[in-house]
Amino acid sequence: MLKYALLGFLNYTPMTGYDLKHFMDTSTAYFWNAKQSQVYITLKALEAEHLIQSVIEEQQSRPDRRVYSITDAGRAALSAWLDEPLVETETVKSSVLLKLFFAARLDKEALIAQLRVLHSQHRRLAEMYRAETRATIEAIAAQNPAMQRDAVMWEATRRFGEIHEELYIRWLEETIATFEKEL
Amino acid sequence: MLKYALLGFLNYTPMTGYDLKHFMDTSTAYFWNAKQSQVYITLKALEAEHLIQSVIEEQQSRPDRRVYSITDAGRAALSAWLDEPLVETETVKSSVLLKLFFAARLDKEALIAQLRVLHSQHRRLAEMYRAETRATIEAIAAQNPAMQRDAVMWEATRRFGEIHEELYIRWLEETIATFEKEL
DNA sequence: CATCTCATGTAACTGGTTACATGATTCG
DNA sequence: CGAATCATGTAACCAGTTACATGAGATG
Repeated sequence: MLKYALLGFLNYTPMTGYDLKHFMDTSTAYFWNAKQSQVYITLKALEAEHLIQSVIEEQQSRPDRRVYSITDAGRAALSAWLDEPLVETETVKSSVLLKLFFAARLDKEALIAQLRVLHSQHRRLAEMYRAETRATIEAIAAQNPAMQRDAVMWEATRRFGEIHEELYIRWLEETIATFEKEL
Repeated sequence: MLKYALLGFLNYTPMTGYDLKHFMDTSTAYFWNAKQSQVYITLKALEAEHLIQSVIEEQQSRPDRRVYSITDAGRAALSAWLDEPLVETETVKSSVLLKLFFAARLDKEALIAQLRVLHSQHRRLAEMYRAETRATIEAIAAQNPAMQRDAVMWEATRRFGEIHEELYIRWLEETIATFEKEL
């Protein structure tokens, strides 16, 4: 599926694997992310399928850039994927919840302290994503009037991330309160 | 990490790979699940590490059952894992959000229709999990007074699942409303 | 009479992670 | 002056999915 994420981004504009990783980190990271190495591997596979193509841009005082762009076949593949009906393949793997599930024998105060650490981490993360991601979307939309419709989509997914973080923070507060009373 | 999930379950009571899959489906599925085939593969690996051991129970008119139980080494490994600090390794891969992100060129009515399908699916799922999972937790806790503390943990994670589904449903409603106005 | 449940497993494949290797420039 | 940024990539490994194979008994 990372393939489609990369095709989707390259459908906006040609860019490098490094750029793609950065775009993902600041936009789809809430619901889709990949390691830098995996991005390069997948780009190679996409090029082998002729869905994208690359040119090397030489740079002085910086490593050369391999700039990828989507091909007609790539646009067709992206389009075909978009036309398939939405099917929920939500994969959530939360080691925090898994550990908590089996954490009965741990000490009350240690548990609560750990949850407080998570709480502050999530508050920082939520704020960072909410501010920066939103700003990125608005900046791009303001510069490209043709992308109004895209911006509505981005905003819908960004909003999901925002309320998901809010939920996480609320759940942590609720859980800390419960543990304080019931353990 | 599936290894620790299986060790955690087997720490309660010996059971088969089939049972383990069923337990996961009705308890940790919100935040951790695995395919039946992967459960068998991981059990085999755990046995090779001597963290669990198995005996075959012969049955007539049903396939034989391979019943796994945790070893002392397994309990030690589980304990060591629980003692490590909580670190967020949340991996979310939502193909729905990914597709939506790139869905600008799709038809307004088609998009909304798809979101409505998701809405009814999530409402059914939320209700199913909320009722059945809760009942399972309460039934086990009622039968085993020694598991009160475990039940508090299970309830905390179950609650996460419940409010996560509520969030998803609310987000779908919000997004449908936005699309109706803005597309 | 068909589908679901119980019950286990393997083979081939796909996707993803970790660790390694390189190295100049810019920013605090 | 150390860390971050820009920039690409491979090798080994680990985790997970799909498809296949088998088959009796219970349920609707």
